Amino acid sequence: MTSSPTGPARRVRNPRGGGAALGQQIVATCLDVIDHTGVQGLTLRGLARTIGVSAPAIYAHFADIDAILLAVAERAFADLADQLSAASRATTSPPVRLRAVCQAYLDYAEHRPGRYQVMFGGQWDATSALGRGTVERQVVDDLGRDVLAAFVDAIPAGAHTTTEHGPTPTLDAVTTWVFLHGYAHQRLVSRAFPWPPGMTEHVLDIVTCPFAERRPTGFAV
Amino acid sequence: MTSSPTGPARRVRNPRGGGAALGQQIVATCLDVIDHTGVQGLTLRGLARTIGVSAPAIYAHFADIDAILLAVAERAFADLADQLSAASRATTSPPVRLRAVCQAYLDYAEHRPGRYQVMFGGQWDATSALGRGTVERQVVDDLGRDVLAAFVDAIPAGAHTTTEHGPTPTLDAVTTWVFLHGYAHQRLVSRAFPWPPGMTEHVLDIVTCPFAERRPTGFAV
DNA sequence: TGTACATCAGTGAACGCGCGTTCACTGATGTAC
DNA sequence: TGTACATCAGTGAACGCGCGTTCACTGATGTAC
Repeated sequence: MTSSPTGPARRVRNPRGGGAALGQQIVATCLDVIDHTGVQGLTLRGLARTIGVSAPAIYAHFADIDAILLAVAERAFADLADQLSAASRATTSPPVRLRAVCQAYLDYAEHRPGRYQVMFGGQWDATSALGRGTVERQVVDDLGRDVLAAFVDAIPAGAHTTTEHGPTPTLDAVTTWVFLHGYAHQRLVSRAFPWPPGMTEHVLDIVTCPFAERRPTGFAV
Repeated sequence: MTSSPTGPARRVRNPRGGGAALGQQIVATCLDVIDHTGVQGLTLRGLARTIGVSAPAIYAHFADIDAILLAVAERAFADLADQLSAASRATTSPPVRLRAVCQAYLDYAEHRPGRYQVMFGGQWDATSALGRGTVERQVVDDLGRDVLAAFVDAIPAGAHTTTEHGPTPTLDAVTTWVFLHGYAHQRLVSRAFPWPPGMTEHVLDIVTCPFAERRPTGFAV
């Protein structure tokens, strides 16, 4: 064996001109770390250790941990929007489609708990990072836009709640989203809670109910 | 003037035998700090500074910051349960009662954002504190019991969802709670989000709808 | 083809900071005799 | 009534730790001449 037998496996440095790869690796590793151990204990030094790089090496790619988390959030929101679109495309029947999109949302939260907490859990505040000028406003404002759009698309146009100002697709989409969020979030947060059996199906029933073909009474504002 | 003119106002130490008052003061100050600046930056030393006491003085009353937060959570859960009961007692008509309880829940989250995050926001994990033996299991298990009970009580008995196993008061209460939580939590977390006008009323409409007197179709599982 | 130089992708040591936690102590107040 | 002692409610200094951030540097690789 010609390789050194001592110490842990060393990271091989990127070839000349390929330094940008570390930027990608930082984001990818951060997504990984977050899903396994949460955002709580995330530190720049710890992240560098996990990657196998010295802490100052991070600064060539990101100004601070908030800039990393913004990139993480962008990736995560794009992923989730993709999952929702895929679920939507996989079915043609409008009532089934909304349910499939909702199910995909719950699945994402369950399987990617860490990034879900970054996106919706209040574990990271994009707007507070804005203050230090290290992240861009436009990027922050666009976070979540596509996810909300997926809900708007999934709700049958004819089934919108009607108020004195007409149908309200955004209101309906936001309501559906926050209700799903409540369940998804609380399942992540209160793992020890004795969740009633059949809860997920019941949540999907109630959340899709206002937009079912046979419209129940009482949903007009 | 006989009092010292220099330095900030000093805290007067408790009289002999009244040392327990500091324990109360720690919890009260912690509730205050949390609602003003969140749990994120809460530290034992910072808390001691706010109270006007040296850091070691805390240890006479609490083993660590988790023990303080458990006491904080107990107080907060009791407060919320009281608010919900009060809202329930203030009205006699069952359909109005549920709506009043839901409204009280949303009000609590809005006015006590910090403690709401400790209770339901995943900013503090009671079960992870259990591992270090510094907090008691029974106390942790009882957290939130009375709040859930308030929702169970507020839902008209005749209006429960019926499954093959009969009516499901707990399932209905938990569903109502998580939906409200989704809205309450996301309003705290996404303060910059363009919330549609009339959102709160709409949320209350949808959440109470399954238990309205004229029961809509489609809610059976 | 050789060589001096520039660039690139990082490293290692050092800084100051606030944190949790410990330890010996202080000064006021009550109590036994 | 006086005094020695015990207790109480804390304090102040110190510890080791991991953090973010800076700085000068290193060694490999490409490039101009």
